[in-house]
Amino acid sequence: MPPATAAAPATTRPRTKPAVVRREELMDAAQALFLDKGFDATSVDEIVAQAGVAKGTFYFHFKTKDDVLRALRERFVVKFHERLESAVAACAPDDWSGRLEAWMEAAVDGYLDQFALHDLVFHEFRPSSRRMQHDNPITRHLATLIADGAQNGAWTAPYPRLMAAMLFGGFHGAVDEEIVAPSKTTRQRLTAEVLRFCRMALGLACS
Amino acid sequence: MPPATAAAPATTRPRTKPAVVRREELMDAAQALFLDKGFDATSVDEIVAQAGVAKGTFYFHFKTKDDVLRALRERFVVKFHERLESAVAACAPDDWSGRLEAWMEAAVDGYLDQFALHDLVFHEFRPSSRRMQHDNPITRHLATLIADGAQNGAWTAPYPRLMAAMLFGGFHGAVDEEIVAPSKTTRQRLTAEVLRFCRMALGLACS
Amino acid sequence: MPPATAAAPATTRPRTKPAVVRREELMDAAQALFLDKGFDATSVDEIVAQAGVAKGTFYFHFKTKDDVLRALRERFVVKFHERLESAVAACAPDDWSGRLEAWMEAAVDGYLDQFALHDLVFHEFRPSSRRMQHDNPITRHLATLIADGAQNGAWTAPYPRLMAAMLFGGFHGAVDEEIVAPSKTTRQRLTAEVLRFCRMALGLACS
Amino acid sequence: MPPATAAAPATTRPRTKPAVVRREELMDAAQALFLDKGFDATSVDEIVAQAGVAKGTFYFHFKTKDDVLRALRERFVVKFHERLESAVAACAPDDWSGRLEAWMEAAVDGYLDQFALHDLVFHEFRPSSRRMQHDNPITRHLATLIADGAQNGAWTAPYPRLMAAMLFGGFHGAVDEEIVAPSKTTRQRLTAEVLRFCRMALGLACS
DNA sequence: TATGAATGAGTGTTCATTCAT
DNA sequence: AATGAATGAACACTCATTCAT
Repeated sequence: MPPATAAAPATTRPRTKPAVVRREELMDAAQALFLDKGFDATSVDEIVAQAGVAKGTFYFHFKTKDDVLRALRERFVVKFHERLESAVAACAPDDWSGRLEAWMEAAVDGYLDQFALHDLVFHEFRPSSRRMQHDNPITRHLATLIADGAQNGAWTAPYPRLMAAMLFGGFHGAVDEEIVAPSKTTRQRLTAEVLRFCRMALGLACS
Repeated sequence: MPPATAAAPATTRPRTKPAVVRREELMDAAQALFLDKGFDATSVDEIVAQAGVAKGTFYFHFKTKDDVLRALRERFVVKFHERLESAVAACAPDDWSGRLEAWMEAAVDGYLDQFALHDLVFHEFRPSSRRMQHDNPITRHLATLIADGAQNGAWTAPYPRLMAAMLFGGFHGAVDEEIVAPSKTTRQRLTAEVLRFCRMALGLACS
Repeated sequence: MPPATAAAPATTRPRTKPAVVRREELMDAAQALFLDKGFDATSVDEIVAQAGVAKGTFYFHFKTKDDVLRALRERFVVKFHERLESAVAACAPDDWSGRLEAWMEAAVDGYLDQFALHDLVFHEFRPSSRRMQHDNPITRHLATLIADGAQNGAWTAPYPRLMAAMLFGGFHGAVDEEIVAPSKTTRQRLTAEVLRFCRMALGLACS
Repeated sequence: MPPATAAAPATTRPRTKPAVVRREELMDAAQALFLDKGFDATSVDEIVAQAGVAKGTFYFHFKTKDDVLRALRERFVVKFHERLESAVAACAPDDWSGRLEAWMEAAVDGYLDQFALHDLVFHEFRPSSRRMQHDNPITRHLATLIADGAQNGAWTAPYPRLMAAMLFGGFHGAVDEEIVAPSKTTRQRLTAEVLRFCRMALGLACS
């Protein structure tokens, strides 16, 4: 006689999953397709096909197609930010130079690893990416780091927010340049240059 | 035989204008609408309505809708570049510091004056704006300036192209910051900060 | 053996209400929304939100969305009919003129008070409202009144059913006119005109 | 050698017709389908298939699907009105009784002939048919007729607009009744009853 | 009684582009 | 150079309804 539990189909994969899970699955499907063919070129039909659900399910979990992109962006920013935070947290609280170095190194690495996703969530996203660049945890993090360092005499930065914007722009420009026209330069060398650039701009060295 | 002029009514206001004029009119109409409602949200129908011509006329002058945007972008880049060139040309050929200063000043002014148009032609334009940033006359101009200055001992820049990218990124970041969160700072003060930033990064000052 | 009442927590506010109550609540929610935005423009989602229940609950109490509308219509007709009946019942059984007058007066009042709801349940309801007008308690009531009065020599009406239809149409037209183009006329005056119209049509007066 | 004209395909049915013609064709197709399956149940796809054009062509000539219905309604009203006008115009200008009779007769005939179309354009049309009933040429025509007759002493009607509304309602009710429950009565007999009803209401007879 | 995740058929509408004149 | 009627592929989104708990 089979055990009582065998009477009920053991393999009943529940068709309805916790909302959070389904949502995540849809986001993954969308992200893969967006990266592959671009946001506009991807239809909701394709997303649901990839996720293995019906169309209505998509609209049960997201308001619109844009809504997924927003969710994707938020997820990206949070993860990227965590990466930076833990890198910085590994340094001594008063080693400002080290903290800045850690931030930049993690940022270069992260950006280089994810630039396709970065472009997706920042470029394809309407309301101008400018505003978005301004108030997101990542840039705020850098601004705080600059400000704190300045306050503790680690460097000079009369306008920390502005300095942060310029350093962020510089880092961004460097990595973009590398992506478009990959030099023989190693990633390490690139990071070193970015760091040197930052230190110079902050008046930490005068070579 | 009747006189030739009698055949055609003398008062015929030529319905057909020189191609270049019509083209320019269509570009102006498109630019105005694109700036107002965005590229995607603007239909060719609206463009021709604004320009006062029939639909077919549009496609007589432009291959596709994207084609106008490309034309708009080219026009923008050329004009912006001219602005920079003449600013720089006003300086002594060997006054490298002055030339850089002139470039940056003109760039800040120009960007601040035209950022909406800048965003339109660079942001809405597919093939990633990254590639575009890389090879356009403006950034090439800066790179050349950096390289020449370095070659003449005006400053140090082991990787001029990279330095140019970082300085351009820095300038871009500063102006973007100012656009999003306008400080009490005057435009002059902003320019000064950008310049200080550049000089520091190039090792020209150590304050 | 523990007391029976101890088994169930005494304070359990019953999550489940008597079916009739829930049903009524859902009907009220639906009616409010239908009146506000129209039948088609109202989704079942909105109805359940308004009623504070889950989607499934709606389909537990009603077969389809149309089903609520039908229920609403029945409720309306019953209430309206009651209004007429009691008004007529207040007259002497053989005061035919008075009974007709009472019917019309109550009808004008009732219609004027509820025309929005009337339109909802009669207009938005498929199977042509024509058929519905034909066999509902209200028009049947009037037809009977006409027929009985004729039979008792109160007035002449060779085709009572037809006469009823025409008088009903006349009354309807008058009130509709008043709704669309409200005159300075009081409701009383309107009722008087409708009555005069009916009496004339029935040959009760020759002014 | 074939005649010159044969060189050009003689059968070249011009693919592009005058806008008015195409528009009319689309309206005819739509009307046929709407009458057959109802407005909602008819898709634009079906309309264009029936009309033998592409979908875009539909939207070149009409703003929306509702727009055709509106056009259909306007066409119906105009034609119906013409019918009434010419019937009335055939009577002597001062034969008020005859003119009213002509109007009613033509209305009954017209309505009976077209009630399906009537229902379509008046019932399926949003913004409440009430308002529509109020200001359309047909009811205005009747109101004018009543008013003019009253002014010339042909009958009494202290509130012509209201009387017109009631007579129109009465006529409408009679015909609707006949449609729903066709009696053995001939159309002629029905018309006679409606007329008698009108004359009574106007105080023209006291039988 | 009640829940709420899942379904999926259904459709109006947009719009870049073409082409005969 | 210019017209404007015609095309037709493409898609996001809605929503009534079901059903396993």
